[in-house]
Amino acid sequence: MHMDDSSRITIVEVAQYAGVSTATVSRVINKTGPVSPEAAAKVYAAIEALNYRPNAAARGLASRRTNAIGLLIDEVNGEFFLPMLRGVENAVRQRGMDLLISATHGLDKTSYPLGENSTDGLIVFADSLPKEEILRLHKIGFPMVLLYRSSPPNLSIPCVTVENKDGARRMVDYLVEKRGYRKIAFLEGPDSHEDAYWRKIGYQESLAAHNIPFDPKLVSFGGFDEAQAHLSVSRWVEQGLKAEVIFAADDDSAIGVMIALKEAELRIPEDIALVGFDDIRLAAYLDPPLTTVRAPIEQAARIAVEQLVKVIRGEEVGLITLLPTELVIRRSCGCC
Amino acid sequence: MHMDDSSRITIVEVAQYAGVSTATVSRVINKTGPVSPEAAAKVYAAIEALNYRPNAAARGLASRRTNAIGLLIDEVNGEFFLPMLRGVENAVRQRGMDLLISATHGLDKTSYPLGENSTDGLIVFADSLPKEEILRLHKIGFPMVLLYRSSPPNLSIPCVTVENKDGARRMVDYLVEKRGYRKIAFLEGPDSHEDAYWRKIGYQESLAAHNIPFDPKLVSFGGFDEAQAHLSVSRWVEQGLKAEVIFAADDDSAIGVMIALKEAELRIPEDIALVGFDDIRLAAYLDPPLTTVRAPIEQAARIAVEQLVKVIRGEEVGLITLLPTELVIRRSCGCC
DNA sequence: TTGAAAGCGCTAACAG
DNA sequence: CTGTTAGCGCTTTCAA
Repeated sequence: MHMDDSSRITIVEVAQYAGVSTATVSRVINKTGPVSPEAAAKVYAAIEALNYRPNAAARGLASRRTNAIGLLIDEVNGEFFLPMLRGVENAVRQRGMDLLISATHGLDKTSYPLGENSTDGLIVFADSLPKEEILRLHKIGFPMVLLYRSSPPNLSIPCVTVENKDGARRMVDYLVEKRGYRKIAFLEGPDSHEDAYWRKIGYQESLAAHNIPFDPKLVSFGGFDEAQAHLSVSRWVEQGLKAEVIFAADDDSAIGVMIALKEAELRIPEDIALVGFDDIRLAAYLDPPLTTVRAPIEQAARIAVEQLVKVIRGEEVGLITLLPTELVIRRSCGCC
Repeated sequence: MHMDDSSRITIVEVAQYAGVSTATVSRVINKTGPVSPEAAAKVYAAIEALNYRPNAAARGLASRRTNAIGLLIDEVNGEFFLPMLRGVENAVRQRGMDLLISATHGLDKTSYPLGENSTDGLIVFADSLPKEEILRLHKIGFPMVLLYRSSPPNLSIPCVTVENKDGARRMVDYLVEKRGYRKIAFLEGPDSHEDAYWRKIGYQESLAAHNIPFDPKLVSFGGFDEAQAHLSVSRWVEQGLKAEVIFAADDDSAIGVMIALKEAELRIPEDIALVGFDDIRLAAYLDPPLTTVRAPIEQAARIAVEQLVKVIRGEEVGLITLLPTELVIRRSCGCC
């Protein structure tokens, strides 16, 4: 079945039906420019009667605005994604805009669909876009906001992220000061991901502050990924890792740790404690409930949209938005 | 910062640079109509040199195709959403199309943005769209595929869903035949959701087949929602519900049940068993691991996109795609 | 195999 | 406050 082209009604039909010009209809629809109440009423009636819907493409062409914003991610994966998307979606629709989503899947250069021609602006999540492309877009003045990623030097692209370093630092402080741990293993995230970088720095800073020597043997790759974390921890167990607690750089990898530990018949936290980062929805319901650092993911996403809209409008925005993180103590760290 | 309009290069510049007409450039880009190899080469070179990107809006206006498909959901929520979106996104991008997402948030009539003017077709998830709007879109011949929802009578809109009734039926069969339960409580989903309907029918059919009288007291509202399920089960507990097992109509509500049961200090499965439906990613890691019915959510989403693309192209598609579900036995049902 | 030219439906000056 | 009109950048006949 095909679209029934003959029945498509345009702004012209609406104008005729209402007995006004297309310009007036346009003004009514877009609330741009003055229109008499009577004219407006007639237009609304016509729109209703004809069931008129403006054509987005024509609108975009004529106005050079798409009324859509794009969200660029690497891939649809992980618990992290849900609150992020919820935040973005809510904020976008609150402004009556459309949301385009595209996953770049690593570095697959073969043209990502979103960009300067299909959206008014882009939210670039973490490492979803190579730096060169960010540079290109910035050069042509295309509105962007970076989410969980900082601006390349001297470019001053607004970014919003959370206090990764601080959160990790406080977590390790807690582990050392309140729980008395000294042998703290760290399961780091992907190099390309700035969150991963800062969380590790926070971990190291806390160690240093407590005069605990940094031991590379206590660091392995978690990759912000359940399967990867699982694998790494299984290897650790085989090699007889001697740690009192594992700090997984995100909750997804913490889940992988849990599985690996259970397979090895190690009890959490009796045999080895575990903490994560993010506070995903299910962290509280895991077995045992996961001690973690809460990151305001949804809020960050919402703010990113707000910033982006401002940039699109040409308004000033703060360059860096840093959202606070918060320790959430549950059973997995051995506190209870 | 604003877009730098002056530097925008269009098909005209490309044509000039390549020394051909815009029509030829268009033919090369879209691989429509014959072009000599030399001309094509010149065009490609020009595109490369000028870093040309076609304007989506202009394209859409001229061709009456947007090259985008829309996904309509009620809201971004629940574990269910992630695999669904992953399936849709992968399939969409595999076809080089754009993906638009919009949440309708219940019945908020105030114009949902996606529709016949911004996409080539729509995937309508469950009860995201009121029947009247589906009717309207169908009437104008707009391509649609329904996901987890069947076509209104006589409309023959393709739909893809899973074997809800069969899955629920087999779950209850298992509970009765293998585990020997007779008092099986059911936490049903929202009325508006077809999955909810069929799962309940499956439950009832199995009871009937085993000569177990249907007891309305053993049915409460879970709403496919953790908080709602939590509430309902807490009430049950207060009222002294006497069931051997609770069948939550989806895993999200099963999580709510778990929490409520733990609060009441009832052990799963020793004091009361629990099973769910969907097999979300974390079902295996809950405490205890959740027995459930696996639904191929991601696959269903992928198929929906494939169907939709066919409809858009005017090809024939099967009206109903029913994907099999599968029992996944874990500890929460008392099997081990 | 190619080019000229007519729109696609809408917005935004501009003139009244 | 309102209408006229010139495009927006591209696709697609139609002729050549």
